[in-house]
Amino acid sequence: MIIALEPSLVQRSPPVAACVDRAQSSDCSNCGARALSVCGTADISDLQRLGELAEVIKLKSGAVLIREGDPAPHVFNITAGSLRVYKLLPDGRRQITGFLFAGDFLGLAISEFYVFSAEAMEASTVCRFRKGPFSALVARSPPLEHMLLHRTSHELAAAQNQMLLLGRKTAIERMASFLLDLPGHDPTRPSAPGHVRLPMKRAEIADYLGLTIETVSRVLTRMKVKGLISTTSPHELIVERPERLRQHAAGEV
Amino acid sequence: MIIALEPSLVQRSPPVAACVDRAQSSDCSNCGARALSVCGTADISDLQRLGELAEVIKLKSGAVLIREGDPAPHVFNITAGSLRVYKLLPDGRRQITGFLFAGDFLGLAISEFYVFSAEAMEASTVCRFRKGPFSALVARSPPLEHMLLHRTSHELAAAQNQMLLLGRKTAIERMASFLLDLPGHDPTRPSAPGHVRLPMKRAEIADYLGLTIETVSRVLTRMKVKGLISTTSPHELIVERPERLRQHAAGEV
DNA sequence: TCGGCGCCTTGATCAAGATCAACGATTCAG
DNA sequence: CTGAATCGTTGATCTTGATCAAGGCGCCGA
Repeated sequence: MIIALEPSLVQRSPPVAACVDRAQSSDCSNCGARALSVCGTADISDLQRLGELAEVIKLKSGAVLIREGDPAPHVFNITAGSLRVYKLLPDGRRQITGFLFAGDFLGLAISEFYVFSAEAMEASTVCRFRKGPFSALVARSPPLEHMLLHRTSHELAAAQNQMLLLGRKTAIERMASFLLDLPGHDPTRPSAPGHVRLPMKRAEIADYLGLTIETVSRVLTRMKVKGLISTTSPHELIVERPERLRQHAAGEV
Repeated sequence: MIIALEPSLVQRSPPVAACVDRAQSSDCSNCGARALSVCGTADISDLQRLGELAEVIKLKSGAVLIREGDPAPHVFNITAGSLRVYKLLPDGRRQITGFLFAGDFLGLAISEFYVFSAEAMEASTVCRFRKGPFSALVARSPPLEHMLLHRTSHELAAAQNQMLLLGRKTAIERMASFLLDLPGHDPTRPSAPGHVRLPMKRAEIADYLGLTIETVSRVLTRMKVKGLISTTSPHELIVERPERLRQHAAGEV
């Protein structure tokens, strides 16, 4: 039941400040626009104000951006790279609650303290906002607030799916669901249907699916034996029987 | 792994319409005010408009309000009673993702189809809104939208806690967390500290915690033996060692 | 009052997945 | 290029919680 501690946790990786590379308020119309594009109503003046509030932070791979329990003065928006969000138990058991990518927001929950931790999975960039000014701006910009509500309710729906997975699915069903949720085909190789890249390690998959690394490995092997998938490397696989995989994910025997 | 089907599921309980008791648009400043009170900014004109949009629906205990997969034309607000929200797998395995009470909203996720089911746990009343007019009103009322975002992000935080519970906690830790999340003392008997009412049956606790009814029963017995709790009836218990229970819930050995 | 049905509890056994252990493969620093 | 560390796979065994089974209790209607 004990999960091996990640190096970043054991050696109390450097506090955020050490990873911060304070840049000038860069032009936020890129990331802001990407964020707002969801609902199609980008308001230029809002974006400029967002830009004025933003502080650009660059994170090395593995850097801890947020530590659960710390005071929570900031809200973040990812502009490049990817983060893992997780919660820990005192003995090191870890549950990864999600993977976030460019455009996603973090830390919206109105609480005085962060209720989860977040680390960069690769070299990443985030925009940091003080909560006060950020919420003031949001309060003045209905489209912004609308976009946040839209995104948050989608995240909630995803969380409910994950609860079903964690509470009621078998190991193979969990893995099948996970594989199908990953971006189906590599954007750099759009001509390779069924090719899936597994950018994360086994420990991360395990902690996301509520399993152990051994079970993750065994399930992948079982899937290969069954002909559901084939692998070219530990981090690259091909879905051979998408339909069968979908059935497993849905819990249909 | 197969969960016994609830009667309501087996006998395809009557569609919502059968349970609907269309009332006049009643005065919504009560429920509306309760909902908005969270952020303290109740706008009377918004509430009146809400009232004009609302359709009051009365549900008998066990009635199905929402069935996953059905077209989703409505948003709901609970005004009395309580609902369970859940997802099913084809073979009947059920994961209850939450219990909702007066003031809570349902069906906000912008999707053409409901992504979960919802049933009344007792005789309940909800206000029903067509999504179109409802979102139009919300778009015109920043405080309303703000309130929804606030609530939704809190629900998301709760969902992340539940993911930790389902993915990484032991049976006793799950039950301890659950007992501590319940309203600590009965409002009708405020003088009874540690008294907890368990309004739901074992099957619902089990499906909420990702366990079986037998395990729920055994864990409660173990807790009694350990002196953590004592029971007066299957649906009423007393927390005898809140501190020890809290340690279990937190996963501290 | 009796009988039946849900609901809860308890016991015996089983199995999925965890744990413990060993070893190859890959990566990366020097 | 080389060696250490990390990562992934596989095997043996164990444990937790699921499954199968039986019986008790309480509630409700006749």
